[in-house]
Amino acid sequence: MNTASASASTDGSGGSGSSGGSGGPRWLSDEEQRTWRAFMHATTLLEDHLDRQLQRDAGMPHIYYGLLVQLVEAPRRRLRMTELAMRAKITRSRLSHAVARLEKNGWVRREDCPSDKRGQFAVLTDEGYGVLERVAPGHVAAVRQALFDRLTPEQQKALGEAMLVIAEGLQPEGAGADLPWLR
Amino acid sequence: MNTASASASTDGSGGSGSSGGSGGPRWLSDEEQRTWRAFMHATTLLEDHLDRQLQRDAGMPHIYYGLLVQLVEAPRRRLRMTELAMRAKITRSRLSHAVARLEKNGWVRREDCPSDKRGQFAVLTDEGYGVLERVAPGHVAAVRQALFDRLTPEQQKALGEAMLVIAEGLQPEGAGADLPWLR
DNA sequence: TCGTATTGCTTGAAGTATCAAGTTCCCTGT
DNA sequence: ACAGGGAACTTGATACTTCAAGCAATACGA
Repeated sequence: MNTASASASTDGSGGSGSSGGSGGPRWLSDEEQRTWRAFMHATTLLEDHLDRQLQRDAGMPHIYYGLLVQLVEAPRRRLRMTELAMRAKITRSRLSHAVARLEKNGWVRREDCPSDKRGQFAVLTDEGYGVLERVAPGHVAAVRQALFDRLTPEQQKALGEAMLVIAEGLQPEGAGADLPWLR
Repeated sequence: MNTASASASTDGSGGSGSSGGSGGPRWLSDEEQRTWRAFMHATTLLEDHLDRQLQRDAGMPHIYYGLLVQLVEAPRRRLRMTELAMRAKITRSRLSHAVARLEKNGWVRREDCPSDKRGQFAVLTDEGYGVLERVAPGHVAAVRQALFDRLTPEQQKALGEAMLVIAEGLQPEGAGADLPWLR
């Protein structure tokens, strides 16, 4: 059976190549499997690595750090909840919980939107800014060490382009329940 | 401030290039930032996508599926817990919880190791195998659609190579608390 | 054959994620 | 002016992850 990140072992067709009939699933070739596994291993290990790094140095997971980053880049250091969720690629629900936690830390503050009473702004506080300032160098270093220091410029370019294609293929369009932009 | 996945906005140095002194952090260039963001977006979106796909079709998250895959590839469809944890790139603790859940589903069974009384085998049950058989085609299709169908062979090759380098840089060596192979 | 360190795995608590509702407010058409 | 539908955000329950201990068995040196 070929299982997307599993070499053959139980199916009769031998592992790579396409299966028999016209409608059978197109299993991954050996080459594709190696690529896919490398992809998963690298992303898993890297996410874990950065999560631990930030948990240790900043007391928050990688994605929470990403939220602060989005805010610091935004005009007046604030963003509507939905906008922030879109930029960070997470659900509104997740964001609500996350901001609640960041608020408890004093790094973010909520503010009502004057023009839309349903709306909320997430605002980066000075303390939040301070954390970012203190932690960013270490984080950049970690990213650099794990990624950029190991790849040639050509590899970096190729990686960036491939990732862009993948991201675009998975993005927005269509409407849906809670993640319109993920469908 | 450059924040690894944040364009400049608050630091005086202008965003790209290196900072002043000798020991200052080496911020990411604009090009590097684009790469890094594409990387994060793609991996985030893809993980979410596959998680939902498998949650919907198989009632389990992507990583649990990966555990079953490891088992089906192993001789006699069984693996020692530690070995399984290493292959799946997760902690033993996480694996213990995960296997408990898979056991409850009837997809995996635990078995004592005869030669080491501390040891446990995780064994894929027939039902577990059945789930894999039923779900694998859809999962492969999802991976193909998100990744391989969108990239040229050259891009796939480059991606695989870059990911391999990254994964290798983050892997084993040294001893540590719970994740010796992650340090 | 003890004693100690190490290995293999599990547990419980606390943190985070996901899903399905739920609330309030906005917008459109009538 | 108001009904209906949709949008913005939150909430609570359940599932999953992490971290720090913890237990039992093995390995090893004295």
